[in-house]
Amino acid sequence: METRRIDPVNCSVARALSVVGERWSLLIVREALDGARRFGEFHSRLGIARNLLATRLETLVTAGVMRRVPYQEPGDRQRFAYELTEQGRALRPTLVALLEWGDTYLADPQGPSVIVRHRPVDDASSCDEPVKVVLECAAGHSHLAPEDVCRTPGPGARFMESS
Amino acid sequence: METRRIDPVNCSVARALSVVGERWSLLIVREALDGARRFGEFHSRLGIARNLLATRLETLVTAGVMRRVPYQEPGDRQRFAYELTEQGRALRPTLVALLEWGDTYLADPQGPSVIVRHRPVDDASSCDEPVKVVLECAAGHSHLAPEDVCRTPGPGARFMESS
DNA sequence: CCTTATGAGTTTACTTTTTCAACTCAGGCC
DNA sequence: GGCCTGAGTTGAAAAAGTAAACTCATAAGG
Repeated sequence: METRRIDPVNCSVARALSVVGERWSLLIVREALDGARRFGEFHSRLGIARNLLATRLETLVTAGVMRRVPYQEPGDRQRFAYELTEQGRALRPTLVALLEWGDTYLADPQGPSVIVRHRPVDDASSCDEPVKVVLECAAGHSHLAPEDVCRTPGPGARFMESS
Repeated sequence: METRRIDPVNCSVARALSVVGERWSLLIVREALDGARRFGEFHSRLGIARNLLATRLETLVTAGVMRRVPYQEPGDRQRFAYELTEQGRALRPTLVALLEWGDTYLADPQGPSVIVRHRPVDDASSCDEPVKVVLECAAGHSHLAPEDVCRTPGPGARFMESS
């Protein structure tokens, strides 16, 4: 009997990981979400090797995750900083999901070291409650368990034959 | 002036990535969520080198993400398969988040190749609508934008000094 | 009993990444 | 000119990844 399976290589997870799946990439994005902007900030916060940091930043910039922007401090020459694009900020849910998973299964005995809170940039309506990531379907069913969902072929699916 | 920052190394994101951040690890989990169980299935679906697959599976088993279970097909000797533990299945939101990000920013021109749907194992109440990952705070505010959240120190936080 | 087949790995040789440390480069300041 | 700083670059060594051939246990066929 022949079954048809979605080709696992033609998949957005694989494509996403080809951009942010390299060692350090997601940690660089995390630090950027937390306010890091300059080469030296990333370097000293993460302890990553300087040449790797340079190539990672370049990769993230060409992938459209970050942007290289000139800045100049008074009485200093022009330098470059790195900031997230909208595409880069859109990785927040991924990082929150990883954080939550790490907190649940690999926790520090003291408890989580970081709590993500609902605190908008314009602090006006500061709610400050902890934030979680939840799965929700288009019909409005929310808080779906991992078992309640499955993968189905989409319009761009390629298939593999298997016996 | 001295500012205090959360130590970026003592963080659940970093710990999570130390388990599932190696090349192939998340793709192995993805295939397992999609039903792969046997060494050869992972190998042929992903095209990963056999020795790497062996060490990755071992790492995932010792980390508690997967379990090595014996199985025996009729008229065949006993072999071993690999299945996700609850801890492994809990990576579903992370993978959905990555999938969504890839679909949005690195899409195949044909559209997404995979759509995650609300389809429980007991197909009774099959809703089948596409599933998305959303950020939601404990006060019930849902669909938070990446800008609406920030990282704050938790009970296990360590701090770094910086000038 | 001997040969072949199969799935699940292991070994080995080779290539690519990552790491670490030292070095360069372009201003600004004394 | 000499020194300092941030932002990289260079180069050598270590670690990780790849590909293909090989092993191992058992089953099935002759």
